[in-house]
Amino acid sequence: MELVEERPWRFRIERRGAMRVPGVVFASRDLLGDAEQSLEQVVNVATLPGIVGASYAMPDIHWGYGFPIGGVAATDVEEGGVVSPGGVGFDISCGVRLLVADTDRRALRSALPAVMDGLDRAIPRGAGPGGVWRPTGQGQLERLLEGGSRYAVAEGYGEDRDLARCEDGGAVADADVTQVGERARERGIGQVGSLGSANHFLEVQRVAEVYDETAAAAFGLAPDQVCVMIHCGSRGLGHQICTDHVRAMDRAMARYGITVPDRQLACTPVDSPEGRAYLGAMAAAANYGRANRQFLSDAARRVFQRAAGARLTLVYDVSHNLAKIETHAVGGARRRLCVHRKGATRAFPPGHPDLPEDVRAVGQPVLIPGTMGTASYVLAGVPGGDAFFSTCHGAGRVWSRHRAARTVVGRELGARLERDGIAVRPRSWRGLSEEAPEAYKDVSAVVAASERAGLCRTVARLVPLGVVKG
DNA sequence: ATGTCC
Repeated sequence: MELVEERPWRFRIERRGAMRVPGVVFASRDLLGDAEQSLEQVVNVATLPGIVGASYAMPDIHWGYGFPIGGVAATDVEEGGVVSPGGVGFDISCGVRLLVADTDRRALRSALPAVMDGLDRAIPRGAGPGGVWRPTGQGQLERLLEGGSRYAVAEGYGEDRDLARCEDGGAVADADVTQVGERARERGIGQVGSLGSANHFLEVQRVAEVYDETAAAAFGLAPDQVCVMIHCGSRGLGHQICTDHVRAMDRAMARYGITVPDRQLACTPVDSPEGRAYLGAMAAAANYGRANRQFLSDAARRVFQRAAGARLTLVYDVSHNLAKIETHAVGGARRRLCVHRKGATRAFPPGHPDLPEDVRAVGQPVLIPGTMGTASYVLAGVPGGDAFFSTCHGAGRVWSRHRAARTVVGRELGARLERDGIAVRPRSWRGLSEEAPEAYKDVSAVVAASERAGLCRTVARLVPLGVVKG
């Protein structure tokens, strides 16, 4: 793959063949390493009908289903632009929520083991069913799919202020529960309020370093303050919705005269029955993911209150797997675009009207989950943010799960983390080994590349004190 | 990511 270095941290893949736009990759050659397969996916995405600007890739790009993870693609709705479930991924609305405690590391030290034991009991995780919320009446799942975090708060699992600090106020509009299949509902009903497995986690962290005091203060972050980060998605419900709608689009594509270089890029126009059906179901899954994080926040709050007498306040909740209809400037005109972000985080600039008033002046909080034993980051959106105001989403996997499990012994990793002062509460040792830090890129390098590429700025680094994993 | 293959 020929990459032309336009400027440091920004590479271009020139248009050729069926590409409608060029590819743009924000990274260094070091970070890209052996990314040949995922760069081929960047090229494939550039062929989608209606795509505008470029097929973008973030510094944490790696191979995914159809689209690369770390990919951003926007299509023009009025110009026949398509929506593709592969551009969102199987874990619809996977995202991150950060809460801050009214205590610092010193004050929490003696209570930390009790907090971790409490979280160990209170946080459902791992594959399969189990969640903190159980429906007790008719139509509750439907109301949750329409209301997201708002529904959870209305049911008593949070406070109104939480909603002001959620992307979209806690719920995506236009969820269409009639497009959520029976099987998706069956899988979803028993998993509300659960982490799931793989790289999903709940961590107790501390603010290790503040890089931007103004933004950190606006977000409510101070050095050594204790935080809780929750990284999870829409579990089996989102997975089933993706499966169902990929199949429907794969069948329907030919009727719209659409051909794609990879069947995993199945898509139809946004403005088509299949496109609207997917977006309606996707919005429902997005709300499920948000409600999921809201219910888990409530569970964590109860543990912190009981075990440490500490209160948790929401900083922000943002997804990194979603397609959204947004208005952006394209070639000097305002256009309605379907922006696919898959393993990429929305990063609205300072002053954006959709941001909560109390953080608007400094830009959107962007939450980047790192890997166990390393660090996570809080970033902020910047003016003129490229790629439709998007940035990275995490470290980015470099070893397969299989290779990680083969190379790393879970118990040894657990002991290593404990020696480094990180309390670990895994559900399985195998699961822990698959998520070993060495299986990922260096999250600090990914964040630095994103900042230098002009996509965001770094606000604070968080390091783990305790890890709860599936 | 995922009742890690209907």
